Amino acid sequence: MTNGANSTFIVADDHPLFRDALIHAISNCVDNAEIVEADSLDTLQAAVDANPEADLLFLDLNMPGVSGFSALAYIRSSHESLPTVIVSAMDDPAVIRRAIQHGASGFIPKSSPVATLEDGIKAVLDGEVWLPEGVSLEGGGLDSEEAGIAEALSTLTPHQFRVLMMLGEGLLNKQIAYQLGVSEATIKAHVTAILRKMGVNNRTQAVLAVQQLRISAPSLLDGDSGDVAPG
Amino acid sequence: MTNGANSTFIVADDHPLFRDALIHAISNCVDNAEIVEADSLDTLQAAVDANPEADLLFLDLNMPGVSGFSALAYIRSSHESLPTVIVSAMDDPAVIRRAIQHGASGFIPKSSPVATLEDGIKAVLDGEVWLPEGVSLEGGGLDSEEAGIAEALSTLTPHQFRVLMMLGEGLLNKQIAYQLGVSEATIKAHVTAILRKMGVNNRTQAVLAVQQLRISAPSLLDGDSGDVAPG
DNA sequence: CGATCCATTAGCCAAAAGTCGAATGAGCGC
DNA sequence: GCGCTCATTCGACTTTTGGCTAATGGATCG
Repeated sequence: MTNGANSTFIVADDHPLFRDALIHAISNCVDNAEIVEADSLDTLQAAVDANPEADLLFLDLNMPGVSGFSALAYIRSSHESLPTVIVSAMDDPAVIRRAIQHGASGFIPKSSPVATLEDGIKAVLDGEVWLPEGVSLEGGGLDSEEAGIAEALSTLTPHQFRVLMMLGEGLLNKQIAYQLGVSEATIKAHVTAILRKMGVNNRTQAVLAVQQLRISAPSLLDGDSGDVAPG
Repeated sequence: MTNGANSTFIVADDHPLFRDALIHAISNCVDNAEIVEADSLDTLQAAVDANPEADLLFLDLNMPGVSGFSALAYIRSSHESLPTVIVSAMDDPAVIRRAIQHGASGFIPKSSPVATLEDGIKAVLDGEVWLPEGVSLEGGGLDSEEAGIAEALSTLTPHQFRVLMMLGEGLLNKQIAYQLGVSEATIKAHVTAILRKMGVNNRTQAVLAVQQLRISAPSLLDGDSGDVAPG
């Protein structure tokens, strides 16, 4: 078995260097950790399916082809027992709150020093919710519309979710069919199911709904120009 | 003539109370100011067309039916000589920088005290760029993709821009045609022109492009919901 | 083992989307 | 005035979407 005395971790981030850093930190916290890496929605899906008993998922918010909190909301719903820690370049308190409200067990800014990162890993493994210093969760629950969208996402099947993300790139049914290696009829069936579950009438509205789970522009302008990490 | 010794100001904000507060502040700064109000994209368009020699436009970032910086980018391109001040509940430095880079002459947070507001008005009328205290413009230029989208928006005709904003609400051609009182064929022609100018193949991609000029979730957490009585 | 759900596909059909060409009218330069 | 450009408008035509039915195979659940 993969899961005797060992622990299994899934590290999903499209940046190889950062995956390495994360893996290094994990191995400093846990002996004999088994690590599964993912760098896209596909590989993430494969990883969680292949390791349903994984102990912890580290998830980047800026994975290609998955806008914002969609992946978090979806993975959380299909694998409720898999604690998920968001690892992101964003450290805006509003983003952190949203992540927690979408079911994350912790939030680790990429700007954190290694020691802090390791503290976070240990805390989450102990079942705590880890937040950057100085961030509280006050401020009420999730926007009801956003919660409704997350709820709808949770009813999607894996294929439907993948198709929805591809709709979010403006692709035609035909293009999606080609990329997934199935017939266009199959995609149409998926799209119809998606529209029904999300309560919308056409693909553009579905895409707009998903966009509401996005976080604005990542870090185009600054690298967190302001103050971070108090000792 | 509407424009003898008088100055003309356009105040575009969907919140009547805040428009009043702004108008009050303007009249404290300028004698005999002529004020034109707008509370939607339609009325804004009409206001700038009817007053091409207006001295200053106050523009809210959260106008219904106009996502984010789209209206700013578009109005700036069609009326380059009209200085525009953004008035917004957001006061995130990144948002402020983006506004300036999209051609705004100033940025006044709605949370500003009246005296500060009036200082800002005077400064912009003197040709300065007014920013909230403590905000600088360092941090480089606009994201090239975002600049490209703004560039494309600037080539749209007024009708095309209006149609694009309605695409952004997930409306059907038929619905847009009905609301604008023209035939569906006309809307289709506009959409085709929009797609060509924006360099995309379908409406979903056009909507996604416009979404990139959005600002994330505005004030889901800290209500704009409780109306601030200004005066 | 049936019941259920998912994924897949086909076929059909109506609606919506998108392209092309063309007419009108307003504005501009000469 | 005359030609030119361009925004707006529209109808005809093709492609894409989306809804519906139906069938197959696999997996899971009770």
